[in-house]
Amino acid sequence: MSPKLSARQQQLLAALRTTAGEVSGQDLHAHLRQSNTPMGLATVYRHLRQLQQWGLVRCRHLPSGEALFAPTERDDHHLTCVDCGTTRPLGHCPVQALELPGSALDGFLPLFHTLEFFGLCAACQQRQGRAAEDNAARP
Amino acid sequence: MSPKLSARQQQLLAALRTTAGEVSGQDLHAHLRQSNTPMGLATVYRHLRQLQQWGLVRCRHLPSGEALFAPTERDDHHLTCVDCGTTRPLGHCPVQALELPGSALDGFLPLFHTLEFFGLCAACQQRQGRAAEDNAARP
DNA sequence: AATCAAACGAGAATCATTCTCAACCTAGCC
DNA sequence: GGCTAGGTTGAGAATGATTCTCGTTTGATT
Repeated sequence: MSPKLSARQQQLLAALRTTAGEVSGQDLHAHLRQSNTPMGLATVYRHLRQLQQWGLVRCRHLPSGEALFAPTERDDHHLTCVDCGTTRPLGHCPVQALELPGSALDGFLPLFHTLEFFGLCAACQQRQGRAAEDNAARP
Repeated sequence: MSPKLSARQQQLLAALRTTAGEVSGQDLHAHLRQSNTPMGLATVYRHLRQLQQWGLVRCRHLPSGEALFAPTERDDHHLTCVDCGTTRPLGHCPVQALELPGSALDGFLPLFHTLEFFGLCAACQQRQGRAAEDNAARP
């Protein structure tokens, strides 16, 4: 399916795999720059895009706008607080169990998915609760 | 939970609700600019961010980098081709049925979610198949 | 009407990402 | 070896969506 990876692409993917969690393009570049396989920023982004097209790399965007990359073989998903923006991994993937009806797919070949829950973390719920009380107390 | 919406915020949300599908910030601004409730670009983004924090608006990023906004009450999800980038709505949401174990949530209050499948559309599978054959035929 | 705080918007600033293009490999061939 | 064609690289410039700044406006309250 995906053609053979070039040496550079393998280095990039390897670097991505060794990082715990997700990395931004800039960070990945900084990290590679200090490794024994440095490469230019343009090259990092070029291959990141290519690997995404081949379904080997996924990318998600935080509410802050930051783009984070990770290898797709990690089936990680997240809970993200819409208020404070903290994001935390979800233990295991509940989508594996899901069957997509073939009729819905209509020829589409799924390679991986992203699932993300947005809501309020415990801290922000408390903070908002307090703020609401304060408001009520000051009519 | 979310404080009362200001007039501007209601206009913005209304505009978002009347557009079919999803809109980029720029497009929404352009659209409002020609309506009877024009507003500045800064204001559009300011409130879009605020509404996201209140869980009323969601945003997803296409592989092309474009950011698209939609009201969260629409429970739409998508199939996106990693190769050509076309994106197509999925009939109905298979996540509704999912139960998240409370233990996994640990105080987190989910408001909405995003689910997106990435893979190859029928056309790109064919194109790749042909390319592979071409390669095999030219050793 | 006077005062004050909050909301607005034009334009500047930011910054991740993409583009440009000259230099540089690599493989195949003479 | 020397040569060419084709693809890859990376420094720096360009892009463009989003955010910030800050003087102005609005609107609520007294």
